[in-house]
Amino acid sequence: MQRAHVAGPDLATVAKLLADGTRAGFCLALLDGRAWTATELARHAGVAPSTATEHLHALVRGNLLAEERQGRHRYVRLAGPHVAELVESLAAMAPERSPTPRSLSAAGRRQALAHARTCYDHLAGTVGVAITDAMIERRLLDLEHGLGLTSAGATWLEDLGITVPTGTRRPSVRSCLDWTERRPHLAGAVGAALCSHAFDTGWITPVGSRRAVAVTPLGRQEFRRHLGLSELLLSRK
Amino acid sequence: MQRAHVAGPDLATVAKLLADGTRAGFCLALLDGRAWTATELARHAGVAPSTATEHLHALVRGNLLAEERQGRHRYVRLAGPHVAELVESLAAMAPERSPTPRSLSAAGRRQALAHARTCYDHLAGTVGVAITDAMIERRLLDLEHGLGLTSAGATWLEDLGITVPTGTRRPSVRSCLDWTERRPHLAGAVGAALCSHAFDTGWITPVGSRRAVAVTPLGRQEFRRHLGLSELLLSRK
DNA sequence: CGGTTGTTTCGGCCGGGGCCGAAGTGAAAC
DNA sequence: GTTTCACTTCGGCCCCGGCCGAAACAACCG
Repeated sequence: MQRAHVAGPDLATVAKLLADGTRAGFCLALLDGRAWTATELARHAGVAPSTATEHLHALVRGNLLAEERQGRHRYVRLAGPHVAELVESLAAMAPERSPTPRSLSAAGRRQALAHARTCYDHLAGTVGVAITDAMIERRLLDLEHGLGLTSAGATWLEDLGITVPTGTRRPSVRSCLDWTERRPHLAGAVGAALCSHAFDTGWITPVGSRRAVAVTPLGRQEFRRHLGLSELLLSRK
Repeated sequence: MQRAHVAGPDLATVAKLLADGTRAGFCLALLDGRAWTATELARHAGVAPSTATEHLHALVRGNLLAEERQGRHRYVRLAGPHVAELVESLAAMAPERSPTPRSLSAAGRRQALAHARTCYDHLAGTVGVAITDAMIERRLLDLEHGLGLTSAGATWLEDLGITVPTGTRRPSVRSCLDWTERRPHLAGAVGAALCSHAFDTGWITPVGSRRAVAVTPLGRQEFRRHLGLSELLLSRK
């Protein structure tokens, strides 16, 4: 089909994988970092299981998803943080699909997501952005030369008992554009470590679909103590 | 067409813009940071001008490209660094299209690109990666907490008379995955400033299509003096 | 004012690919 | 064993969208 007398990477085949509403929906759902089964995804996207199978094949073959079979289940997850970043960059440029949710429950779900949610493996939403802002204000993060962790920030993490895996290729601090807030929040290895720490210590807890999260009373207390976040912001209105 | 009972950003429409070989080719060509006319792009991609027009409309409407009319010419360029980053992330995941160039001239062009080229507004290729490595080794850049500029690095830039625009949302230091080397090189505001300084002072000079660049004798001397890069590496074999 | 050239619009062709339902496979449950 | 349930394969439908060429339009040049 291609005239292709131009060398270079073949963007189109990768982009084509995300150029379909159903496949894009799969990836968006998988941004929660969990592994989903084929049927779950099919139901989520509203297509027949057979259709989902074909899409998943394409995504796995294209190295966007990794699969794992367990018995009669086929679990898929994003192939890695680099895929999450790709999906995020696309999402940041994309227009909102349904600005006015039809049902009341959809509106509520949407509001919960906008307040606090996980974005692959770190925190996003109003709360995620507020945490990032507070860390910058307290000089734990540094914006001067791109987003970076200050030595004060390293100490702060240590005091909280958070250890950040080191020596990997993954940048420890990365800025990720928030869909709902349209402002950057903390991602990368530090963002992931902070998020899993918040889960482990019960500062936050999964809500409903599990992608939305809620800040617990303990969490409110601790976020206030360590970052000076206000109760008002943290309690979901 | 869409069942779309799921809210959220509409990835697919953005991805669809890059999911076509011709449109992807346009964006890849525009990665050189220059503005191209519609006919130039059409010829580059090997399609009829009418076809190019339609593609360009789509890309402009999708906010991937910005256009500027001058007389009977229509110039287009990437809409901004964020688009360049998106294209780069896709390119980093994409397989190589033509691993074995047919003609001798194509092979030569490819080799020139692999050696040194611009990537939107900063330097890439063997030389770009070598510069980044040298800056890390000399502690001008710091990998410990993601890629960051050290204070030594800031001084170094100042001594060279390079001023980096500050106060913008753009990260001053960003890591960009090199297609040919498959290793990260320096991007972001600092990468751009360093690149334009190298052009302005005649360290490097455009070659052929203008996306490939060559290191001048002066450049070899200066890169050696300021970064300890070897003559061997800089002189294209 | 015509002639040239860059760009746009339109009609028509045609292939790719997303969708489903029916039927098949294989693991788990009974 | 049989039943159930998750997943897969296949055939067929249909429409989206990329392509071209012909012709219109617009800017620049004599």
